[in-house]
Amino acid sequence: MTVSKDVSGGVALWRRIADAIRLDIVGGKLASGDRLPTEALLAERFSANRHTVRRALAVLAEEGVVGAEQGRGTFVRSARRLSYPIGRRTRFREGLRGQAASLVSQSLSHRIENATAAVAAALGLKPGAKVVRTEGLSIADGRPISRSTTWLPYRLFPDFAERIAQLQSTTAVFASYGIDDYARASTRISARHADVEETKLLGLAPGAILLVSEAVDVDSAAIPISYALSRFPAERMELVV
Amino acid sequence: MTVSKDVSGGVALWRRIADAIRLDIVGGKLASGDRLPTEALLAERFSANRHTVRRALAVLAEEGVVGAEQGRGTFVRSARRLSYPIGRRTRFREGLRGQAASLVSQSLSHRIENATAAVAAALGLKPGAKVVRTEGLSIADGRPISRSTTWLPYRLFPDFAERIAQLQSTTAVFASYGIDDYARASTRISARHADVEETKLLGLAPGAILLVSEAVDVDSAAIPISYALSRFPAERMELVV
DNA sequence: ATGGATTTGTCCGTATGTATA
DNA sequence: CTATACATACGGACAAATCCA
Repeated sequence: MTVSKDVSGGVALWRRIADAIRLDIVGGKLASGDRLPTEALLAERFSANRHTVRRALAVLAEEGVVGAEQGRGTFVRSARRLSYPIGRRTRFREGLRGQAASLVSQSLSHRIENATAAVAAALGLKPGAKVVRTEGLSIADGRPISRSTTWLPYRLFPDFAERIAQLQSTTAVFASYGIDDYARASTRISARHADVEETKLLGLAPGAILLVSEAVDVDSAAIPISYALSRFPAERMELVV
Repeated sequence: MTVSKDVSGGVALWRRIADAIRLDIVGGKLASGDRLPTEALLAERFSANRHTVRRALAVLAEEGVVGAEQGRGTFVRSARRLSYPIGRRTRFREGLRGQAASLVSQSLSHRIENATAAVAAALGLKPGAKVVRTEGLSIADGRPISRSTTWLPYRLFPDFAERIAQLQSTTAVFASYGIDDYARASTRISARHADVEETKLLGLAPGAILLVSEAVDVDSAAIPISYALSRFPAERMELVV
């Protein structure tokens, strides 16, 4: 929980303070129900004015991470990050089972398109080959935790989009096509700021950080069956290999 | 390369524009030597004033990512991201071999300390047990790519710090202790903003994004031998599982 | 039940940074 | 280069709610 004000670098002090406090909460240093230090103490710790600290706390309150109570103090409301295990047999819903009471996957939209060079390379297709593209959003206990775009070979899964909207689970849809098992071939992980659409859909404060995963799944014969670009809010999820 | 200005959210427009352009460069959309669109075109694309775009370009030039040439245009200078492969047999130097001409690992400092609860849990020790802690920095082709903190059981590696300063390679130091093979037991990946010390050591612009990896390595008998907390600038590195 | 200390909430004003024109 | 509008950050003062001796 340390921040210096001397260099702004285009990121406002109140935002850096909010990020630092949020990190202590989602990282587990501050547990749910804990009382935060007083505004005066935080101001001293961050070498900032109390008003600046108050703005940071207001942002965190807006996110539902903390809640202030007049005369009593400011308290931690939300829980720590969810962990998404990534390995050879990676299953989104299985991996998060037990970490959240509810896990809802929405299918936002879908279309048939021609594979770009990147998508074709990932799926082992010729550039321009027909692919199904679906946009999805996953929500755990009411908090959005993943925004994903998935491409699949049209030849293998012509009506994937219709089925995923019904079944929610990718694993279940693959099973409906007769694919009883599949494996993760590769996962590429990077990080960046959320754009405006992601900020809105994931319910994030502008400027939030996303973990970005590019994953290719293959069937038991090592044929690529899906290429997924998933974006996880770093403040709500961590990836465990 | 899209940014909207309607909501600032504590991150200045010039910084968001700089981040967006840098993302296109390190993500491979713009290759080394490519010419960027003119300042006027960029200003139009980002719905910003040309002065604001110029400030973003000035920051990128300072980082060495682009270079402006009077009357000719602005050109991409730096290369794309390095990929660090993570798996059961993860070796930092081997993984990056071929991606950079030079890879230097510095040992910044070291000390003997008592394990915190988190460190003890990771290494399977009793809280308070003696551990060796070393701080390191790795630089590829002159650009810092990793800032790491490593804890090891003092009982097994009493003078690890002295040896790593000599040998640079962790694998080589383990070999010097008679450990001919070791494996990655777990890797936990998250992301956050760089703090002031990291910003300085890694030569980043304030507010830069870090990929954070917490890794535990075990020997052939599955005994934990090291717990490493590594921070990679997201603009220079990606992790591949 | 009361007074005083603590803590958050609201108001005023001032200086500097950001972005546009 | 100037001028303008708005966001950021600081400083002080005081009100309102809570807690405890």
